[in-house]
Amino acid sequence: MHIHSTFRTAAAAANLPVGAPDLLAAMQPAAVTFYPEGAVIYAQGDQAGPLYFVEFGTVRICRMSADGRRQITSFHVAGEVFGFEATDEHDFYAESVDGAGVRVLRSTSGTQPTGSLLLLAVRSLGRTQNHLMVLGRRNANERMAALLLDLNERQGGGAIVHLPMQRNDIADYLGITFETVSRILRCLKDQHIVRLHAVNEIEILDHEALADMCA
Amino acid sequence: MHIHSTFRTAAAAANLPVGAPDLLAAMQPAAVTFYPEGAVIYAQGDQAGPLYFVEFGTVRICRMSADGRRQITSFHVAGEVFGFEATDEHDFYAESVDGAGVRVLRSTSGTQPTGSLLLLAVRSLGRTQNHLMVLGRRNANERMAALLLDLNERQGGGAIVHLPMQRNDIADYLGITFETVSRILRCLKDQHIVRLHAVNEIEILDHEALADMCA
DNA sequence: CGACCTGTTGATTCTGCTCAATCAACGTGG
DNA sequence: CCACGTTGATTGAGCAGAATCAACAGGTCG
Repeated sequence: MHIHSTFRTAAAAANLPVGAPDLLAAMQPAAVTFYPEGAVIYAQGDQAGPLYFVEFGTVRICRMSADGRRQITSFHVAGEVFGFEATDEHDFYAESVDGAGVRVLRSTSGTQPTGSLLLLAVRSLGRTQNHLMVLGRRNANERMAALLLDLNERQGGGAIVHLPMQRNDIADYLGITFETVSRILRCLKDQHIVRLHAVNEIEILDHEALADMCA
Repeated sequence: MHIHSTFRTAAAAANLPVGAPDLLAAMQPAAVTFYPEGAVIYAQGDQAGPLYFVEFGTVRICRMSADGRRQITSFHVAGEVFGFEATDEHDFYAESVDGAGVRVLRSTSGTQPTGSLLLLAVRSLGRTQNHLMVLGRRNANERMAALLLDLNERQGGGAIVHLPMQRNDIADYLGITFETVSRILRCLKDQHIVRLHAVNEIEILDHEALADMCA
């Protein structure tokens, strides 16, 4: 696997979600477990219960349909919590995208600061609803723009966006094909909106233009 | 407006979500407010806070983008709770679809059974994630099939599905156009999968076939 | 009755998918 | 060191599904 030189740790994350620190303090979380690239954190059908805290790296939450189509519902980076489930079985599965460090938080069935949990759950809901709008009512260009801006914001807003995931993951997150992802990046490049320094390293030249596409 | 003869009340709902009754009991909710067809329950930008409980009728949760495209993130029927927001402003707006009775629940900032709230929020999250899969990885036929089965289940699973919303709402929920909705219903009719008793009254002839489309 | 709204249907266009070839990066083994 | 296979990314050609544009039908309400 690749070890990127610029791992963002939870402590260093500028946009550390409010609530997560309280939760961490209150829950005396377990040690960090390292999941190499592609490793399964929990599988579809596994018993749900504990929540997970991303210490570094990136995690993808996916669902696979019977005929093999995959939808990635979210990516989670350092400082974020995932693992909420409506039933006692995981309807989705979680995998490490690029080598990720994850802490297990104590089972949600005990006495816990449910206030913080509620906050985190509602925030997840908001993100997901947002993404619904992207998948339901935006074309491929706009979807890609939304992802770039999202990643950019989560990475501190600098000019360079690092894509921890590969084209296939981006495609399954945006509900398009990986060929289309490739074409759109080329298109953005030709319009001088981005520059491709490496396959997973993108410089945003025209932030405005991207933002306009998401209006 | 239309007053449908078969209003489903919260008390009569067979699939009343666990957690909501506890919440109702604990929160001494306000009286039922009636919102006629199309009435706004809260607007985008309004201050968020209270939750809402659907007593009868149907509510839609929407977001409008700058260029006028609308995405309906969810419909809520009798017995369901809506109004969760990640920030203190509503990112979405809620409207009555067909004349709905709604109770305001006490503000979430007080001392409350956050356990029940968490359960409801997580359930909303699950539903939304489910819908993500539909919008991201299914074609128009499959989306329609998913909606029909969803409504069918929420209405008790009988042969007749009642569509409280019009074609436009279905389209904006499924991320397609209303013309396509119309065509697909015609297509399902021609395949003897459904029968159209009225414009908003559909009989499911081949439940199996619909289920297969959602596999 | 006419205006209007919702829904249906048809013709055409276009976005994004499918299929396929090519390329670059990387690892392996002779 | 180089030939080979593998994997991920890019690009092209043709096609399909759904959007767009447009016409029309049926019902409701003033």
